[in-house]
Amino acid sequence: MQQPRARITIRDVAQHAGVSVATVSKVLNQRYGVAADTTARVQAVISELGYEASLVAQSLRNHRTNVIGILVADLEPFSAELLKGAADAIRGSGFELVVYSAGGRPGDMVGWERRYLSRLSGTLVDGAVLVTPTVVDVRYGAPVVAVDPHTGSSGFPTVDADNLSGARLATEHLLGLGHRRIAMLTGRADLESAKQREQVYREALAAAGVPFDESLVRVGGYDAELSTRAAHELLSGPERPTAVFAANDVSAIATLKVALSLGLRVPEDLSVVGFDNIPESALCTPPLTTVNQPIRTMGERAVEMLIRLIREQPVERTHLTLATELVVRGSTAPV
Amino acid sequence: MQQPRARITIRDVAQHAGVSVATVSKVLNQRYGVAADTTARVQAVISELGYEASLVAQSLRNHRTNVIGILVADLEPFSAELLKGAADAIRGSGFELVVYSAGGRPGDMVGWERRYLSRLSGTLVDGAVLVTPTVVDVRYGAPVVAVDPHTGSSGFPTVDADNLSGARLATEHLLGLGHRRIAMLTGRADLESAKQREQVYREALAAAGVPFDESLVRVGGYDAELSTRAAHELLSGPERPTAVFAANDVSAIATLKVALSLGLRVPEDLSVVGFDNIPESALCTPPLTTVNQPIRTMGERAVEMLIRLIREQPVERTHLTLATELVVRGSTAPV
DNA sequence: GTGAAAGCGCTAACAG
DNA sequence: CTGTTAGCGCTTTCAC
Repeated sequence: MQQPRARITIRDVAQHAGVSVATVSKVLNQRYGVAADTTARVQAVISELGYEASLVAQSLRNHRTNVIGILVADLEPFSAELLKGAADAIRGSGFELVVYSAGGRPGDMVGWERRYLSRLSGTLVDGAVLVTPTVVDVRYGAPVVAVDPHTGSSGFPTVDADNLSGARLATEHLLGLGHRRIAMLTGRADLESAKQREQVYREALAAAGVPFDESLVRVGGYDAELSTRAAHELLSGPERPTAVFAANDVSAIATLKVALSLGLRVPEDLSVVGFDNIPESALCTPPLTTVNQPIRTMGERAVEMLIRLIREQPVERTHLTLATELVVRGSTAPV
Repeated sequence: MQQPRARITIRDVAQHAGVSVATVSKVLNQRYGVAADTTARVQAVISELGYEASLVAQSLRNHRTNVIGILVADLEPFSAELLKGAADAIRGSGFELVVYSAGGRPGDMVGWERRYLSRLSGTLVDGAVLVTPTVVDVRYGAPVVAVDPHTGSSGFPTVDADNLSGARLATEHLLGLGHRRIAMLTGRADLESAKQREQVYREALAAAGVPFDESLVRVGGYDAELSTRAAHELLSGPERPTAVFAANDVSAIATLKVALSLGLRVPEDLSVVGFDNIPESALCTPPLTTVNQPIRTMGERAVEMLIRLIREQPVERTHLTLATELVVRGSTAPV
C-alpha cells in the first residue's frame, strides 16, 4: 500500500517521459505530429503512473466536456427516480453524467438553479437538466431543459406530466367513492405542477356540487416535514375529512403516518390519494392509491432533448407533456 | 427574453465596477482590506449581472471545494437508493454533492473508479464515496470511502452489509420450504459481496445434505440482461430447479419475467429469492421475497465517515458492516 | 517532430 | 486600500 500522494499531473508524465507537457497533451488528444516512438514512450509512462487528465483543468480550457449536468435541489424519491431515466438516456450516447445537488431543504434556497447553472455552465457541463426549478428567467450560453418547472411555457424547453388529468382522476376517484369532505395537502406554491393539481381539485369539487371548505386545504410543500404538521392539524380537528388528496406521494405517505399515530385506520377511517407513484408509494402500509407520473421517462426524454440541443440538432417538440394515470391500491375505500 | 450569452466572468464584474479582478475576488471571499463603498459597488454589479464564480476555476485554484463526490458506474436502483442516504447525510453539513456516473454497462468499463477518482480528486471534490468499486489498490490524496467494494479489507475505509448472514437466511428459507433443486444466479465475480453470497449458498446446501449440481449455478452479474439469458437457460431445461436464489433483486426480477414468459407460475411452480430489497422488489408481481440490505443507511454512513475523514476527525470504525434481514413476500412457497 | 508561451477563471502574495 | 503578478493543470498556436 502506497502513501497518499498528491495528484499526478501532466507535468509528472512529461518529466518521466523526458518530453514537454505540450507533447504529452498531443498524445493524450491524439493529435498529429508526434513521432511513433515518442507516443509509445509517453503512453507507457501514462499507464505506469496511472495518469488521468484533470476534468477540471480540461474543462477550463476546452469548452466541450461531453458531460451533462442534472441539477437538483435535493436527492429525494422523485429526483432519484428521474436520475434512473436520465441514466437510461445517457447510456451509449458518449456523454457522462454529473448530478449536482445542494444539501438543503428546498425552501431554504430559492434560486438555487440559477446559482448552480452559473457555476457550472460554460465549464464542466455542456448543458443541463433542471429539476423542478422555480427561477427560469435568465438564458445562459449552455442549453437547458427544465423538468416540471415553475411555468409550463417558460423560455426553456420543458418536460412535464399531465397534472390536470392526473389531479382530476384522483379527485373524481375520491368523489366516486362517496367522499364529500375531501381535504387537500397542496404542493410548492412556486411550481406550476402544484398550482394545477390544486386548481383541478377545487374545480372537480365544485363540479360535483360539494360545498367548499377552505379549512380543508393546507400547504404540504411536497415536503415530508411540512406535510406531517399540516396533516396533523387536518386530522386532529373535530370535523376531520374522510379523505385526503395529497399533492405528491411524500405528502401522502406523511399523512398515512400521521393517521396511524392518531389511531385512524386507512382506508376504513380515512382515504388517501397521492401523486407521483414513486416506488415508496407501493411499499407503505397500506400501499398508496396514487397518480402515476412516468418519472423515469421524463428523465429520459429530458436528457434526449438536451443532447439534441447540445448537438444543435432540431428538436421537434420543445414542450413535452407525458400522460398520467390513476393507480388504485389500498389506501382508498368507499366512505 | 435575452439572447444566449457567454458566461459572465470575474473580469466582466471588475470592468463594470471599475476595479481590478483581485478586488472583486476579495469581495467574493469576504477578505479584509476593501473599502466599504468599493465592496458595495462591486456587490451591486455582481447582483446586477447575476454573477456566480465558476466552480471549475475556483477548484483549480483552491484545494478545498466543500463538495463531496459520489462515484458510480451507473445509476440503477441500488445506487439511486444509496444517493438518497447520501443526501440525508449531506443535509446541513455545509457540503454539496456531486454524483458522477459514466454512461455505461459496468462490464464494459473495468477500472472506472480509478479513472474517475483521478479525474476528480485534488480538484472539484474534497473526497469521494466509491460505489461497488473493483480496483482499489491506489491511494490518492483525497479521502475515499468504498461501499460494497472488491474486498472487505482493502486499504480504503468501507461500508457494506452482512452478506454472509443474508445469503444464509435466503438459502435456508428456501431449504426450509422443502426445496432441494435450488439454482443460483451469481453476481459480479469481481465483487466481494457476490463471492460471499455464492459461497454461503454452497455451504448451506452442503450443510443440508443437498447433492450439489453445478449446472444450477449461473452468472447473473447483478445485471438485468445477463440474468435474463442465464435464467432462460436455467428454466427452459428439462430438469429445471424449483427455486432460484438470485444474487440481487435486479437478477431476481429478471428471473420473474423469464418465468412468466415461460408460462411458469411464481411461487407455485418456482420460488424466487432476491437480495437488496430495492423498492422495485416490492412492486413486481408477485412481490419479491428478498434480503433487506439497508442501502440508504449505507449511503448515509459512508458520507458521514467521509466527512469525518475530510475534516481529519477521528473515525472509530473504518469498516462498517450493517445487518441484513429476510423479507418474506410473495415469490416463495413450499415446494 | 517538439517545446516555449499564452491563457481559460480564479485566488493569494506582494507592491505600491 | 488597491492593483500587479504568478500560477493551479491543461490545450493550442507558433516558432524552432
